[in-house]
Amino acid sequence: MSANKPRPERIDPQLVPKVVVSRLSLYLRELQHLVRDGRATISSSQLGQLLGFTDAQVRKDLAYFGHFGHPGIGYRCDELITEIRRILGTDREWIVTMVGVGNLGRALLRYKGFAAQGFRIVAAFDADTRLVGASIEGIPVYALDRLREMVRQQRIQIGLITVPAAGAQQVADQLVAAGIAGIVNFAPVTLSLPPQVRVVGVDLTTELEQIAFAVANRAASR
Amino acid sequence: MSANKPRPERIDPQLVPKVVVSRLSLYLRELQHLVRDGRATISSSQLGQLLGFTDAQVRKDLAYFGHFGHPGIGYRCDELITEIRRILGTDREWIVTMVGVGNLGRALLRYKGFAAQGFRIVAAFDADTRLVGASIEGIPVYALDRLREMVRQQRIQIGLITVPAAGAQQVADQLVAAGIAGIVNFAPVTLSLPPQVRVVGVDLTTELEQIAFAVANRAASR
DNA sequence: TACTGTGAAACGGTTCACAGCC
DNA sequence: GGCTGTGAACCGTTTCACAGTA
Repeated sequence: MSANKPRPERIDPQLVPKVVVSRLSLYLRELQHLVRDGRATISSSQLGQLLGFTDAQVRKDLAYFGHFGHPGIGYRCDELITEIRRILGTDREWIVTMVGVGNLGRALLRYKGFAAQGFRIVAAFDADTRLVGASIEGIPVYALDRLREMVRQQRIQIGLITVPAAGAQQVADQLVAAGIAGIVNFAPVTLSLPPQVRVVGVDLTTELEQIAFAVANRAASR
Repeated sequence: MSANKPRPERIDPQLVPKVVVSRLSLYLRELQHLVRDGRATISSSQLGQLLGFTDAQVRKDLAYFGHFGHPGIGYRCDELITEIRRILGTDREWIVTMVGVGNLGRALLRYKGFAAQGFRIVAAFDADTRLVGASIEGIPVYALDRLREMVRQQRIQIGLITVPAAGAQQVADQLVAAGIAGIVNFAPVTLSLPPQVRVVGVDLTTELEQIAFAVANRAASR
């Protein structure tokens, strides 16, 4: 904030490694815990220790985006939270929709953590006509043919796909056609999408398989 | 299978990059789709195209574990599925438990995809006494103080943590004390655990933040 | 011909080590 | 003294390019 400190040289965010951005999320999460515990500042080595990273890694990651630290002191938690939220873009609200209101969809709608981080789910969609017209945790459920209309009207930017695997690609295509910019896909399929649409996939079976491999081949390595 | 083909040189699985193992899961998933569609063989470049990887990457990944391809032909889908399942350790059954039977926990218990890949959830635990004694999708819910007993009795190897953030570390400690070998953590905290226990974390907010950053900084790059 | 398996080269992310600053 | 920011060295992964094989 001080006027005599050089403003961060704006580096093209395109060339920040993806893995750095994912660690930023972890730093943010940890810092929020720390603040809740009354902590005012933290050094790169302490923050790294909490997350299993080296001190240099923490400093390098943050240095992609600016000079946030204070030599001799470390990082001020609240200050760094503000900066990371600005970097991630979660200092403003994101309008989100969900397609597929089955078990998983309903569970996620009930989760309060999204709203706390700036993600507001404003509408849900389902192919099952028995669910249409209902409201879950205050979020209305619409028929799929109203997707485009609602995305435009409500300026929805991000879509969550929580339908079964067989329907996921079609839903993704509809979301893209409606003008969505990013997708989080919970269906166990790889989506084929135009490059301007950002996707991350979350597959719980895949995660379990990673654990299975690690356990099956464990030898108490780090 | 043929006797004149050199058996895979057993490479220490410890030194296979983690990212290779995660791609193995994706290959497996895609191959299972392909077989369902009646496909018998696939080349590394075709498989790579489906997943957004290069052909060389597919071949290198698989070559860590053996010689599974057939020059001039490609990979036989069913054969490769068998091999990858053997590598991941999912050719046998894994006994799994879940701690935390809230919305997310219940949604995951109802999901049939785990069983299909060899993960059998045999018991669930919750601190809420109103849930204890109930049965969800045929899976009994126990009080937490019976965790150790059940883990040993049923030879449970993997634990899913689906409790709120505040209780996750304590649950993790209990799982470790009970003798579990691997954990999938859905709570938005970083767990501190002894190195012989394998952990993967799944944080939905973190995934949304990745999308937010990518969308906020998009420039139609890949 | 069509494709795999693999050394070697290229690339990119991580760690080191230290100058600079509070 | 304690800690950040960063160029340089290091190291691991990806890509290239081609020999080998059915």
